[in-house]
Amino acid sequence: MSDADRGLPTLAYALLGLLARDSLSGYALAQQLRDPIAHFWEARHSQIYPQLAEMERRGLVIGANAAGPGPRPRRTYTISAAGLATLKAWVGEPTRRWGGRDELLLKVYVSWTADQSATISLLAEAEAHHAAQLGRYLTERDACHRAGVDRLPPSDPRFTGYATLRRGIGHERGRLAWCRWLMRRVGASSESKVVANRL
Amino acid sequence: MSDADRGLPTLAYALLGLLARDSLSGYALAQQLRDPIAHFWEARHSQIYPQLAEMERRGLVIGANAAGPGPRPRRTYTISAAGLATLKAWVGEPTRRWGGRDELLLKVYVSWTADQSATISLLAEAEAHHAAQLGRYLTERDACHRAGVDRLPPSDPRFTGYATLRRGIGHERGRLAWCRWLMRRVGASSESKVVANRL
DNA sequence: ATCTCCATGTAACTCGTTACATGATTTT
DNA sequence: AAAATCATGTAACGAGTTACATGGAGAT
Repeated sequence: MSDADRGLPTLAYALLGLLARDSLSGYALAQQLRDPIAHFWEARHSQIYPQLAEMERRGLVIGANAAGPGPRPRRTYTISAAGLATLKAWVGEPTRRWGGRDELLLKVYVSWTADQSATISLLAEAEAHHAAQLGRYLTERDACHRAGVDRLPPSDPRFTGYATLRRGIGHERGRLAWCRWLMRRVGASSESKVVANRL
Repeated sequence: MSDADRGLPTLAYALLGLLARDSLSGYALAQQLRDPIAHFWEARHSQIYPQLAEMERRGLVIGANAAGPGPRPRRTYTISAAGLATLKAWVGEPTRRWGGRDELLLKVYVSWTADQSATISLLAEAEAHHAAQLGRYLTERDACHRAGVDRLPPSDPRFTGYATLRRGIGHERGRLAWCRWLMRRVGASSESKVVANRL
């Protein structure tokens, strides 16, 4: 351990978490973290490549080159024993960040300053986004159920993937229900205003 | 508008959103954004003070000094008409970030590499955190109901604050239920293992 | 011919955190 | 006497985004 496990950014654990399941190239890791699968972490390739190099320097991953279709060889990374130990130890450490930044919530908080139409379109956009995401998650969940992933033990990587997927579904459902409740409230108040104007 | 509304970080809208409700000092704004009230945005004072200065330079807020208890005078900021217009316009713009980073979810995704005891303590910590947060939110919601804030129109800042609070409650409840489901699953698998060992 | 995907990397920049710094008033 | 709260600010660093750069393979 000595030096390898101090001061790692959370991104490093996300990469180790994916590499613990399967050896992947930087490109493949970037694909996984572009639009996060089961709603947990995202990163761009420009952040991932230097981080992988740093992790290799620390002995947490091992890179191996192979001829690739691009101008540079493809580098496939494999997690080391030290990397796996670092990852395992991290799970037990206290969680520092519990979210705390949500652009949609901030917009709604501020929406009293805007027109009803702007608020409605904001909520409609959010509803469409969450409905689409929920649809993708449900498809994935059904595939998990058909494959019996939900009955696997928690020591199986497929089960923990299923667990985070379930939270993703709960999250999208909760946001959808809230968007719809708010739309009803915002719509209802403008309707009653219209009714009042008719009188 | 000219120059004032281009390239503002989300933090600026969070600050404008609070200042649109009431004139506040940088310190008071930092208090509000330390541990976010209704779960939407957080920031430290070292980020807030320079951002307020930049916003004043752009004419979005107006600062006024008054004698304070510290070595420097207290500076109270008021939103300008330009600031309010900028805030209002922002609500209608498409939302760029939908979250995407969640340390607890990442830890659970990775927890198959760790001991059951580490996973259990991780989930217990999360459960305690979310239960405490939910308690605070429910207290606040009850106060809102007693004050009739839930029956206010969506053009009232107190109503939009209540709306984000409701989402906060839904969020905490959803996470709590999920933590408990996962704890049962993790606990159950270790129990069945014990039973299997007894046979 | 142009576009997208594969596959890597760097440079410049913005955003966010931790730590340093000052000093009066109030609480323990 | 020590600590916390009020109240502001800066410096150094770390994390994250956008844009630049290269070039082959396959699709439209």
